[in-house]
Amino acid sequence: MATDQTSVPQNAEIDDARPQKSMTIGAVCKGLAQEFPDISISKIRYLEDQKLLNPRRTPGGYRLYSASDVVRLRTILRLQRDEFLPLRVIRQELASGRAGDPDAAVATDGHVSVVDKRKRRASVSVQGGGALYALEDVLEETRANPELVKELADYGVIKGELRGGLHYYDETEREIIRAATELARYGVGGRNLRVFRSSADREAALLQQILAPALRSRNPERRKQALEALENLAAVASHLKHLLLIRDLRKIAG
Amino acid sequence: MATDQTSVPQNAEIDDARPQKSMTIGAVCKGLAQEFPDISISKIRYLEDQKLLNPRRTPGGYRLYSASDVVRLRTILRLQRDEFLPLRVIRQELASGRAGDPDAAVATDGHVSVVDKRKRRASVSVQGGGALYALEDVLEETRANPELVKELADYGVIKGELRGGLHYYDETEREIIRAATELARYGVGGRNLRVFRSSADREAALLQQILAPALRSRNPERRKQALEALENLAAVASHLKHLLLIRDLRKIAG
DNA sequence: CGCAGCCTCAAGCTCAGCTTGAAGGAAAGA
DNA sequence: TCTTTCCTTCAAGCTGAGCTTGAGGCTGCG
Repeated sequence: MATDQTSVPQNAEIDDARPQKSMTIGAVCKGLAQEFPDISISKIRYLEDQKLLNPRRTPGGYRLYSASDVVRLRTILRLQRDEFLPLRVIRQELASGRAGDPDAAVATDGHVSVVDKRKRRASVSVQGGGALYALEDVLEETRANPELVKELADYGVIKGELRGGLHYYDETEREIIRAATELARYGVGGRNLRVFRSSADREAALLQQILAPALRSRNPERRKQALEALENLAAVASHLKHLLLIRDLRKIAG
Repeated sequence: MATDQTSVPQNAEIDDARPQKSMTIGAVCKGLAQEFPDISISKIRYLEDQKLLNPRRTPGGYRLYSASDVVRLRTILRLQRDEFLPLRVIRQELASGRAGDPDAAVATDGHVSVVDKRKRRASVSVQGGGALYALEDVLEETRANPELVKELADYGVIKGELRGGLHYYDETEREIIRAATELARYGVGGRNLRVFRSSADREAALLQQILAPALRSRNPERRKQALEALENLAAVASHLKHLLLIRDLRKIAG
């Protein structure tokens, strides 16, 4: 986590990812058969049916798995085999971004991008990385609907950074887009997200107010402590919000 | 739970009012029903059948559970509920002596954040179990300031359930209190939490609106699916909120 | 004695997590 | 173009885990 993004290793990843070789379900299955002997095509399809995967499709309807799809699948299988988690729980771990997969890339067949391991942590840290992604890359990776992204921008949920006439997004914004895409699948439209945005704004203001003195401090030690406190506060606050939401939803659920 | 686990009674909740040497299966069942609402006599017998328990017997064949049998049973139930372990694995864990008390991680006073020690999974489910805890137990376990709890109640952040003149709280509310306590350490007072509460309310309303038709459905299958969707939506929505907060805080942090 | 509480054993039930099969379209090579 | 192989959906079925239920009977205690 402390390892800060020192500029350029990103470039290699981005350029490399260009050709985006995606695989059919059969190829994915073969590739994983080493590590997971009881994998099967039908099982992979079943996982998709259970909303754990969502690969692209060819015009003809064939599933096409990107590298990150495969990483996700591997994570699922590991959680199932090693942690004994039921699919229902795995789905939530993934949805909530918690499936960090700390020691990935162990597999002998390689192919696991370093960035994939970083992104979860990075997205969740206040002291964020500076890596930027072009809109087109973000769209490709998140498979988000461009219109949704436009909506998000319109409503101020994401902003991007303007550089040379193009919008660039950092990891957090990319993850926001990903989450919004997921919500959209359930029928939560972009404009609904204003609700989320405004409450986040209010909470940020609250935390800022509390830590303002320390953050403005010219003493670097003090500032560092304040930043850490901010991280911690953010985490706890988010947890609290989640709990509150759950409580409300329970009432709804009956 | 208590930080100083020397030779104190195992659990202050229930069985320390019961100095008895051993209990019958019915008594054990009743005693655990608070923490584990879905316990049953037949289930306890089933666990024995599966070689997870092995209580003494009376000459007439009645099962007699010692205090340590009850502890063991509680451990089993916790591993099942919170860690999602299958019985086969629980049996091995127990056999290999690794029956550990999960709350041992509390350690050094003060520096462990709620988020760090919160059980990575477990218990933040919309369709939660109905276990209830008396205020006094909650205070003991969370080490929360009673005034803070009162404030939380005043501001509608928690409500509790009134039973026989006493307030009882479920797990979610207990965790809310825990999180609020953590925030209080940073100077976030109870009344500030109204901000969180109101946004949670709005979001819950949003999700309800979206799923209302399915939730009202008389088709149980459809209702079940809606509940599942609600779980997932909650997870994704919370993740999204976290991301939004992080993004805002980054700006603040500079 | 009476009656609640417990016993065993067998059968059954539900649900997760797949598998199988039928009917057919898509992609790739000869 | 034709053939083969791979892929698609959908419905039905299977297997094992984790209990529940019921029948028939014994235990323990006031």
